[in-house]
Amino acid sequence: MQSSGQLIEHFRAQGLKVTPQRQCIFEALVSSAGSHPTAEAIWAEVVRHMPAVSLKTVYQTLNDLSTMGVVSHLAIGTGSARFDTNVDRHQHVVCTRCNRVWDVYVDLTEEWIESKLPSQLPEDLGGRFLVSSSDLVVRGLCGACADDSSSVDATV
Amino acid sequence: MQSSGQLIEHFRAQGLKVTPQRQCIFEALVSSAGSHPTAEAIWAEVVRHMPAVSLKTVYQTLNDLSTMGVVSHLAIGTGSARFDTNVDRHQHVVCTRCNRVWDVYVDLTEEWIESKLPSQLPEDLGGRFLVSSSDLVVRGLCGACADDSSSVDATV
DNA sequence: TTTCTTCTAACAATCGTTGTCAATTGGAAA
DNA sequence: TTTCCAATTGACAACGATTGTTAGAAGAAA
Repeated sequence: MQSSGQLIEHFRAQGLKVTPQRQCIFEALVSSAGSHPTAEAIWAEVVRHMPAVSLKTVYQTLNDLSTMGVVSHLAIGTGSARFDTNVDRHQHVVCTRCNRVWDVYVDLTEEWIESKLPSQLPEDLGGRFLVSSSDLVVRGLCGACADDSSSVDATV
Repeated sequence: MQSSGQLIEHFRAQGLKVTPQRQCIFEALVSSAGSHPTAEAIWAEVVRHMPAVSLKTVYQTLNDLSTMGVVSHLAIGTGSARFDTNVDRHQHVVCTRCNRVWDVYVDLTEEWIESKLPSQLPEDLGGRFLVSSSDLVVRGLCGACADDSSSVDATV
């Protein structure tokens, strides 16, 4: 994750304006690094400092950052998209109870995956496929939720 | 994938009624096996035979099947959910140009993944995570689209 | 057939996200 | 510093995908 100052440079370099709203969004992003926030979560944080900022502006800025490759856009199952300030090659672990997300580094290279494909793809592809990205999402129950689950289940 | 008759049995076994609408949805599912249809695609097929069936009924039936574990519900990036009649452990390859989806069998066992996690998960999980499922989505360009891409790009 | 329960279809609502557009504002050039 | 214009903003509504609500229709069991 970059600092807020680096994000400002990125925007300037693209000829985009650095408005107070955007700076506030940058701050919210930097302070939430690692938590994989939704656009709405970022917005909630931004609004604490600038109540007039619209959710649309947050989406727009996050999409701009995503286009620049500075944050990545996660589609983890259903629900809102989440934004990840970690743009290194990595995978995600999602707890299906508390919905928290963690980054993990499983040794899954693009080349390894690509080497597995040709023999399996149907003929109309000529057995060829040019891999550009791959997402591994591991779902399950985190330790904390596993500890809670018996009591939670009992009280429901 | 099961036959239409097997789906009927599943429904009966759950105490659910087997209506003409549902039978028609089963037929559409069976005939589309392998194409990872969206709910709307199924609906389009169903409506050819029974114009009065609503999209809601299709969603409901697909969700019922999904709950029974007879079809699986794919969240492949943005856009509509897709339903997969293949419920064996497998992964997906998606062409980002034509949006087609293929099943592949990459040797990625749950145990292998789980063995990679403990050392990476933060302390508040106690380093524990109980994996229940994992989805690998590989994105890129299929052979057919790679062949087309130059001419397509040229004409746009 | 009767009765009971489930299912259907129309409709509207919901959620997450994006388009429209007039008014505002950043920031480079003068 | 002032000026100017393109970029940005926020209010609002629209959008696509999916689900809730409802009254009426149609299965299934007796």
